[in-house]
Amino acid sequence: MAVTIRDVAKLAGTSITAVSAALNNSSGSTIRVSQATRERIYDAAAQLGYVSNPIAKSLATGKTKVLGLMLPYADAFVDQNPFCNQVMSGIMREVVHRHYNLMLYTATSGIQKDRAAMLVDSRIEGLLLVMPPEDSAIFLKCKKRNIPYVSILDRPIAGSWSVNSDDYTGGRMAAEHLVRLGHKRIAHLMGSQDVSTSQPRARGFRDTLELAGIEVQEELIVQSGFDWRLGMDSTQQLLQRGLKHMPTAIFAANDLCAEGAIRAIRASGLSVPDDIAVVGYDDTWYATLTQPPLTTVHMPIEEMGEMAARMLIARLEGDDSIDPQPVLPVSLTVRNSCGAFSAPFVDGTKSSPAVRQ
Amino acid sequence: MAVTIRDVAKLAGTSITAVSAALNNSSGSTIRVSQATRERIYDAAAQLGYVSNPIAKSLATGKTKVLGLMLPYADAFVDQNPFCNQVMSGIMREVVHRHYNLMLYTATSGIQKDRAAMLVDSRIEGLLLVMPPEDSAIFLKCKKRNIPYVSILDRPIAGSWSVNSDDYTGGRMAAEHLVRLGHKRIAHLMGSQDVSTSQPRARGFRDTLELAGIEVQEELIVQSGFDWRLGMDSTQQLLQRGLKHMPTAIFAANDLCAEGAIRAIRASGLSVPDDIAVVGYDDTWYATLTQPPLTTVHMPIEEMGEMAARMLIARLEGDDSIDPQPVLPVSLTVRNSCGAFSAPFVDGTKSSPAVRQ
DNA sequence: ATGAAAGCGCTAACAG
DNA sequence: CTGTTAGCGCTTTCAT
Repeated sequence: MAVTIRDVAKLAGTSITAVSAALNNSSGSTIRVSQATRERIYDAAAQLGYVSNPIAKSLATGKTKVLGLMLPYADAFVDQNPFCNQVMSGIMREVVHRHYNLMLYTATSGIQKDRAAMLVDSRIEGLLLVMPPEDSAIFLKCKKRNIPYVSILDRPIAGSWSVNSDDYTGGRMAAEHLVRLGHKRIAHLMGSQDVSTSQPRARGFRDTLELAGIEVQEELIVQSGFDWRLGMDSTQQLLQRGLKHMPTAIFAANDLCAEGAIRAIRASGLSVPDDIAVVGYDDTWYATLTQPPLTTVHMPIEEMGEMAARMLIARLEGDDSIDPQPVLPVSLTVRNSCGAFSAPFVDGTKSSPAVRQ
Repeated sequence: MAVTIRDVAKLAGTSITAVSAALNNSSGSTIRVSQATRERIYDAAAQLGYVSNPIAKSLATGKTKVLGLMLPYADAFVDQNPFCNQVMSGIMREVVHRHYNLMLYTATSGIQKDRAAMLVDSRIEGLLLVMPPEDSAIFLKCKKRNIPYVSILDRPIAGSWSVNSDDYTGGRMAAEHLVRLGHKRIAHLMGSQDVSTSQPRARGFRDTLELAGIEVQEELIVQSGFDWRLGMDSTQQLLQRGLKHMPTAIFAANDLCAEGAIRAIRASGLSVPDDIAVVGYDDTWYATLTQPPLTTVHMPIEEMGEMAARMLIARLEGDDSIDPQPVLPVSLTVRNSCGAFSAPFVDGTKSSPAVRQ
């Protein structure tokens, strides 16, 4: 049916070995084929419209040049969060660049266990995990099958490879910005507990308030989530506490959550940023679309995807010189959801680390 | 290294043939293995932790159970348009359900030609194309390599398989809604010319106005795009024409474009829907987040992805009973961007097809 | 019901 | 520089 290496060899009048060698010339200091033969082989291949069969190649070499990508959660999160697209973009860019391919999987938390087995098959050389749940069966499978993986946004565990951004500093930056603007009653809508980033961000937030001599009010640190409805609900509850106990600023779990906060604030007749300032997290494209445009902690999302892919590939190709747990820097993107005014921070510096350069 | 069918056979004291047969029992009317042998084989396999090697299987059978998914354009579109996530979700759902796998590709318009060759390799049995550009090199490759494909949102070409939604009716519904609300000067921000849906939607729009006895004003039908900035720019230009020539309603290319329109309208001190009504297209999750929430033509995006996957798989498995060019129905999701009021349509019916049931 | 043997298309020693 | 040969792990006739 399809034209094989054998057909080419026959037409070119050589052995299949020569054809294989010639067609994989890239691999080659050992110039195994003479110029003349090589040319005949190229001609024959072109004439026959030969294309190499990667399956056969994989079986012979044990390499597939395919990476797996495991997206988190069920559909809703992936569907409605710009974050996933952006990591995917970064990953794709690197993967294409390095001539690898991507196999896509989504973990629906329920069937995860069962699918883990199917998933980690010999077709992939390595796995990219986006926000993996802590207990994922995947990890064991990978260990057992000896498939290397690197995760994006994961608890840094000894011996595992993961790329994260500096969540602690992110939390600090958000809080600092707000403190510097004179806010004293600052709320934090925390992300889901099962996502690794939630805790360090909250710690950064807390530490900053303490450093600024502002008492941390526990009732202003609430469990929320990465969805705008959750952000809206949490904020509504915050607002029901009466003017005296209401926050004057909110640090939301992410941009979507911030959107919800803004909505709730608006709905209760208050204004952003005049009555309540709002800071988001992620700086996805969505942050430019809120009204007002969102001041938010910028996470280098695409870069993180790119780096994860790069790390995985490096590892597959035996490069040991790479940092297994890079932490990418974040910064603060200031838009209009906190007002423009900026005062010196408590530590005497004129501007926040983000702005300091 | 890895445990193979041979190891299992040895442990179970049978031939590899028996193991293969037992482990693929599903394939089976021909009960090739006795209950006793079968059990020994299962035990041995479990004990050894045997997992089948899909690569070897593929080489032997010529089937891979892998589908390719080709996303449109370069990064920006895919990144920032909820549409892609939603098709992907639908596709994923069906693919997982049917025990297939997905290989991901993105067409960066530039390198498309070159990559086409790499891409359509024997690892995939079929290809899913989302909004393929008309001249894509992919098509030829697929033809030549005899790889079946089905595209989503594509010009229905004789002999090709594609799933579309009823763009013409979509355009009609949008226009009808606006006409019914009493609008006479209705603008249409058209989608990109290179996307197949733009023309039929515009035709539906035009026809409806004519049917309603409203003269189509060409200067109100402008080239825009699927990006909110394009929507904003186009709208701004529309608004600069002075009150007399300004539209009282706008039918945007998609939800994002509508977002841009709303922004431009707001920026010029006018209100949506009081001064200008806006209708979007797609009904992505984003449509609930505009302010006001967007009245928009609902396209069954996930279903389209699901159906495309289903069609492709059916075709691969030799099912010829499927419609190669299904057109999925659209409907109108009425939210607040056009006002609530609804009058009888010119044809005397009380409500639009969408509402009629 | 079972097993031997011949591939699937390619790579990689190894020997010329 | 070139060709022969033996697999990679699995499926699949075809005998038994």
